Amino acid sequence: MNVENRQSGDGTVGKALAVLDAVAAAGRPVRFAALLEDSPYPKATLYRLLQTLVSQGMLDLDPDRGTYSPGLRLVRMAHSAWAQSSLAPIARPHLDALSADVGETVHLAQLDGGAVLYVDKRNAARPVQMYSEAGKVGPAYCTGVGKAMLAFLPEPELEAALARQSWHRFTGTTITDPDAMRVELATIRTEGVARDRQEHEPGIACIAAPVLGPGGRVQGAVSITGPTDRIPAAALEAHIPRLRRAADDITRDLRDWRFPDEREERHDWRHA
Amino acid sequence: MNVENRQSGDGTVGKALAVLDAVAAAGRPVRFAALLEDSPYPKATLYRLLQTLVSQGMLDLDPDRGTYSPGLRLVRMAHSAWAQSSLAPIARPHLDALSADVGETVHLAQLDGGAVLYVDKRNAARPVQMYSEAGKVGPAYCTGVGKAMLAFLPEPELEAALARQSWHRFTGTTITDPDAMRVELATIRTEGVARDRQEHEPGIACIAAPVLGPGGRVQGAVSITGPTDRIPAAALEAHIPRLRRAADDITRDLRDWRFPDEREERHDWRHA
DNA sequence: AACCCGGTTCCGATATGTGAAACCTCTGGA
DNA sequence: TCCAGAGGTTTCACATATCGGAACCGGGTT
Repeated sequence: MNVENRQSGDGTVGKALAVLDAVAAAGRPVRFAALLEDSPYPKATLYRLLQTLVSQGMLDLDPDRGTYSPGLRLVRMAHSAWAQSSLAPIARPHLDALSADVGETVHLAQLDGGAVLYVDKRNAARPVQMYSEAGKVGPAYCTGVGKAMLAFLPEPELEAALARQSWHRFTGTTITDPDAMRVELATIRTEGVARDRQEHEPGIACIAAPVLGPGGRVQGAVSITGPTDRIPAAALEAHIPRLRRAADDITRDLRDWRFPDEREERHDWRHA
Repeated sequence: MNVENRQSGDGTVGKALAVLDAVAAAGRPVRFAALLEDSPYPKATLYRLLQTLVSQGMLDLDPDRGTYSPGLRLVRMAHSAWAQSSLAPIARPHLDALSADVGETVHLAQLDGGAVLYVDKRNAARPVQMYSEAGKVGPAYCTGVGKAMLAFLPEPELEAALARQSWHRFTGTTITDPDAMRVELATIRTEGVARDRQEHEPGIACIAAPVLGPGGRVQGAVSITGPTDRIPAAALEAHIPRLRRAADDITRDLRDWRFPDEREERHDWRHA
């Protein structure tokens, strides 16, 4: 499971970001030694990189325990990232509406180098513990949103994306090879809707529709998800028209919208 | 070596991050020229930095318009940052409960170098939404959460924090100088609750309570906010016990909790 | 055609980052 | 008490990645 051909090795910056990722990926505060363990960099180099990142506020160093964790500056930056990504803020009101209408969990996702990145979410009135959160990533080949987006990818990119799937068999219905997937994608393309028939998690089903941008490019996908024991397949199917409408509404807004024009806004480069 | 003496000038990494911030702060896709305008770096240098950041996935470059915007990798990283910050994930269930009980907007914030960083939020009506609001920053001296945290800061840090407030008079009730603030903070300290009496926005009032960590250190603050025209002051006051309980619950969980132990988890440093 | 402007590339000088190794400073044996 | 080892920090001579002035491109405008 790798990501783009982002060689961690372009420049010092690349290395620093790789370290940052490593800390983030650890999922909990990590010690220097633990990082060194898996790091291709020599002790001193890693140490210096960490120092820099801490001094930059990208990492927090707990001085007592000697552990590193992602810093708050990251959260601040991410807010901007989210707020100005073209898709998420525009889709927001439509997700609210969709969520209110159907009362089930809804997701908004984007494709990020072969994987699915969830960028927004509304919980069902009756919440079920699920693995997804905004900012989380998941597989594309066995999720509704993933397949919805793959289906509308131009051939060369599809090729690349398929090559990066792990094809791990999560459940009995998981599609586990590119050929079967291409068949499935053709169906999705004609229907305009993708279904996850418990392909990722047993007991969890979902329907998803793509959001297309200018030139028919996929920008993302919306989905409605629910536990199979509470929602019979037919009930989920019944939501399809509403789901499609939400996707289309977002698509339309996306086309009409342009960033509010030219406010002269300055940013301080130097911090006292 | 603590507070924000984050010179944009330690190493290439520092510069790169400054550029990243600049793009994020712009709030919309920016052109090379616009960045160059405000940048202390020469054309070629800025160009190279941007190139690196794009190749790293920290920035997106729209090739048609030639504009840069924050990349998805940032969102991914930020999710980890949020998920493993000591405060936010632990506080989450308590915010849910508080929100459900009082039915008003609630906030969770942390102090980030003199400013208030909102890390979670529940809206009065709508269900959970994540990065839409989390990640925003606000002033400390005229918000409930801000004052609640300032009140429990040890003297040297308080000094530093007060020195960084802008003391802009937003409304008639805004406290606009450090001396008056110190008086206010003393009251808050004895009461255990901070009040925002429309000091930031007219028509918006709030009550806030601090979340303390080991050794009495402030870790954050929780607040209940509402429009004065819908919620009379007395009604807000009535929520104080519930608010305090929420803050205390979080404080307790915070003390008891430790990261789930030692799962050997590896991270790919090199991407093919 | 001449000009300008935003963006991209070159290339030598040098500031920067590199990493092996030495050096701390605990902590837990013996 | 002393030793051994692990985890973390600092040093320093060396290589190279970074810097930035200047030249270059391409396409709009006068």
